[in-house]
Amino acid sequence: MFLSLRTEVEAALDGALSTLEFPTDDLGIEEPPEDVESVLASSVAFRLASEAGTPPPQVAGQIGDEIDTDDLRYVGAVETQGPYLNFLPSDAYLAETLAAATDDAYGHLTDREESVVVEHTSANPTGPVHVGRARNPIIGDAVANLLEFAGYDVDRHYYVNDAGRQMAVFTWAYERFDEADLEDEPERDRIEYDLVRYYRKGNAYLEDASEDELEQAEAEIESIMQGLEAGEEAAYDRVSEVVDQVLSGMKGCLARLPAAFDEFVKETRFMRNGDTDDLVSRLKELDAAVYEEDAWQLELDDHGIDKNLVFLRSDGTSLYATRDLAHHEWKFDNYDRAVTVLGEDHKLQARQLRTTLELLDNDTSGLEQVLYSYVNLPEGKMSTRRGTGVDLDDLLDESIDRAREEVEDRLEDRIRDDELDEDDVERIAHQVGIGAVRYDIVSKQPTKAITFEWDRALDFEAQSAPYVQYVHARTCGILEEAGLDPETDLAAQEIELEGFEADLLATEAERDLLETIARFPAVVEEAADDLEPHRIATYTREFAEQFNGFYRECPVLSDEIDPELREARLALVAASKHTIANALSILGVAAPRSM
RNA sequence: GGGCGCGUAGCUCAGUCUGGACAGAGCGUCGGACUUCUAAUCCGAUGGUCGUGGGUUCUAAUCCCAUCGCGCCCGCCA
Repeated sequence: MFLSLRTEVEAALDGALSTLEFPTDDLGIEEPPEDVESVLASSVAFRLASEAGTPPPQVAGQIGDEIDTDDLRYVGAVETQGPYLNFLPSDAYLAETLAAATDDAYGHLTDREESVVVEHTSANPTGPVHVGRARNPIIGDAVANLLEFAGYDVDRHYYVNDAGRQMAVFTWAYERFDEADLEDEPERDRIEYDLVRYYRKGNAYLEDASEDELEQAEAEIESIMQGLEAGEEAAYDRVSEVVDQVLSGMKGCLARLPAAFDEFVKETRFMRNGDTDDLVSRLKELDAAVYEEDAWQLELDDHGIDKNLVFLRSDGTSLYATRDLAHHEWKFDNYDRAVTVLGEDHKLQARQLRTTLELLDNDTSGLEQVLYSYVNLPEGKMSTRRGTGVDLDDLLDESIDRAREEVEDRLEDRIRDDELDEDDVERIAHQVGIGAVRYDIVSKQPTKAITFEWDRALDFEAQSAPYVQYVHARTCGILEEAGLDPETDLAAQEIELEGFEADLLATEAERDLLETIARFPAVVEEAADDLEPHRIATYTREFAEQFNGFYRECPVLSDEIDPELREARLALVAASKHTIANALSILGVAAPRSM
């Protein structure tokens, strides 16, 4: 409804300015500060003052007089406050918002008939997922949810780097060493924790090896890479044995978030189907292509990139970047847009990728990156190879444990007589524990650096997931108490919707809450346009504050409440429930019915 | 050295793209509110040279230039 109101305000303002023969290129529409009653405001009078030869407040008055609110549906009144024009909501605005938001799909935007592939995580299958890259699945999943919510047809892809040198090293190490060669026990009973030990052992061996040993090992590693390049089934099978096992374990970890994928796209796919060879020959034909020091490269200086892009090694094998080019052309063939969630350390590669795709005559306007900065430890970087870092599994376990303690501590103080059993405690511990980790990460701008500290990551205080989740639990509590099912559209239940009279919801708290609910679809649209899920998190916080204000001021089920008002307020609670549940679903944070 | 990003209250962050109404939250500190739809809540107080210096503008945290600090990148790795 906010979007409709904004359109209406734009049209009204445009009309008034035209009538007064003012320019209409900048309407100066903005959202007013919190203590101002209006939904939208305009500061256009500032800009017109010198042209009109009158002070801004008088210009604002003139414009305000030109707008007849009888012609407007959602604007109830136009008021001036000094130089500002304020647009106040009509009863219809509030009533229609309430009606729209009692639908459990509230906030979903209309289908855009546009497909988008969101590639995220794509961590090399070398071992357990650690916290250093945990931002990727959390942001990526939220971006995918957000786009889906905003009406796009979304596929989620994990691009599997199964053809790189790292995997050749891993495969060699897996075949070369036995359990007896390994010093440590697996840190956890899941396959990637078992196998990563071979990878670490292999890397350690290569570091300390004698010249002969090194030569022998390198020959073996090289043969695996050549085998892959030549499309040999045997080489592919050897690598796959490692990749598929490690990946299955990593999937298990990511599923805890939960982050799920429609497809795991292996880069070997683009070697086996000939796309990479084809691409290499096309690259060689480019003006920018040079053959230097036995390797084929692309000079991108003309495009503002100093670093050459090597696309064929001197030994004739392709590189990650080469295969990724084929991968992206495949994406362009199958999707309208391609969004990739990447660590900021891949920024230069992303530029090279885009530029090269353009040189190959691709339209890259649908290619977008979401960049985030890595999570580091106070003592430095996390590394799978060296085994430094905090495993995501451990972070989630710890968070769930702390959440469980919280739930148990609060059990005795509960006023509500809903007798949580052990399953409930466990359910809440998971919802809150995992939700807190996700919310903490998704609510910040991805470009901000994060240094991982346990206490900070596991802070359950306000402005974190439980604060927002609690609001959801409160809405459910009220609806259940009234005999309604929180999960279902209010329209489908035993309640008289015709009773919605917006003027029944007359208190400031009710109107503020309704106005906040009204903004939700606009927040979804803007966040989706800019690929910024953290805006949804900011919104959930604002929403929670508004709801808590309403909760404090406006009893719903009390005996003193008039039945009609009770129904209107119940509708408002249901609208709140759907709004916050849907906002949380975009963030991938669970919405508990009770906690 | 070059390129990119970040710098807002003691701490963690919104706000910056699209300049406007006294710069907002939370944590912390101090003081209050549970016979009431769940107090993981709420109310009040405290706290800010928006890194620094210039510029543009009626108006700058926001735009431009310079500068400092921190991070990332500058592999025939991924």
